[in-house]
Amino acid sequence: MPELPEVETIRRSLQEPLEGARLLSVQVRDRRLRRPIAVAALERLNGRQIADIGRRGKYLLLHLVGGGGLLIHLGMSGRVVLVPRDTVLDLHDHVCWQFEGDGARCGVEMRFRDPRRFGLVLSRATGDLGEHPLLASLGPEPFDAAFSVDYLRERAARSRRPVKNMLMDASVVAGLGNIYVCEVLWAAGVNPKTQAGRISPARWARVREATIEVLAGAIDQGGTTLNDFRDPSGEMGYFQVRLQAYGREAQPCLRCGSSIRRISQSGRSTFYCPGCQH
DNA sequence: CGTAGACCCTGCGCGC
DNA sequence: TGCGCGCAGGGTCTAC
Repeated sequence: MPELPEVETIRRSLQEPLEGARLLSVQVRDRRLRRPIAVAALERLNGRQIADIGRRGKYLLLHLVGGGGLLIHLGMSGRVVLVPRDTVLDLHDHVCWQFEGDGARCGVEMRFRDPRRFGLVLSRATGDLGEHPLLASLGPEPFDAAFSVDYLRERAARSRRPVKNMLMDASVVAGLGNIYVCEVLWAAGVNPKTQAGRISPARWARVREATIEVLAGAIDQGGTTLNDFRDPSGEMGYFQVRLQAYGREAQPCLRCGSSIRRISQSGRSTFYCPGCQH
């Protein structure tokens, strides 16, 4: 569910309420995530103050004053929600944090909720979270200058894999997932099956621009709300990104009118327009 | 090395 | 109304 725009939306909405807040206590109700939660290590962060909230690809980084912090990945079904303390627990609220502080802060609770448990909650007591080994192999951020046409050409050189698979590879570019890759390739007018190594520089330029535009547009709108994605304040249906290709099988292409086609690539659905994506 | 496929887990919508 | 099936936006590991 959550790709870069959703994680960025969460980051922005956590920043104001949590920046400067001090962790008070934590409860782990189910430690069985992608990696088992290290409960004692999480508890050891009690009393520490949140410096700011960052993001790298689809990872949320809660940096603590003096180093260390929380690294959260939402997997397919994960969410981070802020609720009033003692709000009735959801069945899949796996971790709950309470905060010290004045006024509203001490009455708020942050929860990690994840039905499918593909998500991740890791903690570090010291050091720069950005140096975490899990982040080491991530490619550049799409909005970073390093995500350039030359870079894309270099990574694609001699590669026979479909451009869609290349863009889904987090070591090529961080934060893109299945939905937004489909949207990017539709916007760029590039066929997802095209071998990466056969794409011209001019078309890479279009892919790069489309990536930035599509993601920026989605962040503006606050991320998709397919299914029941909520932002941390609990609002629902507030954000709704208009998808041009993803999920529109058999519907007319919004650019050329051809029927949107759905195929499977590496086990994941791809939606594209056979009429105008070449 | 690069690539494709299986796998992890629960929930939902659909057709019967 | 109930049930079984296929599918779901994540990453990681293995085998070729």
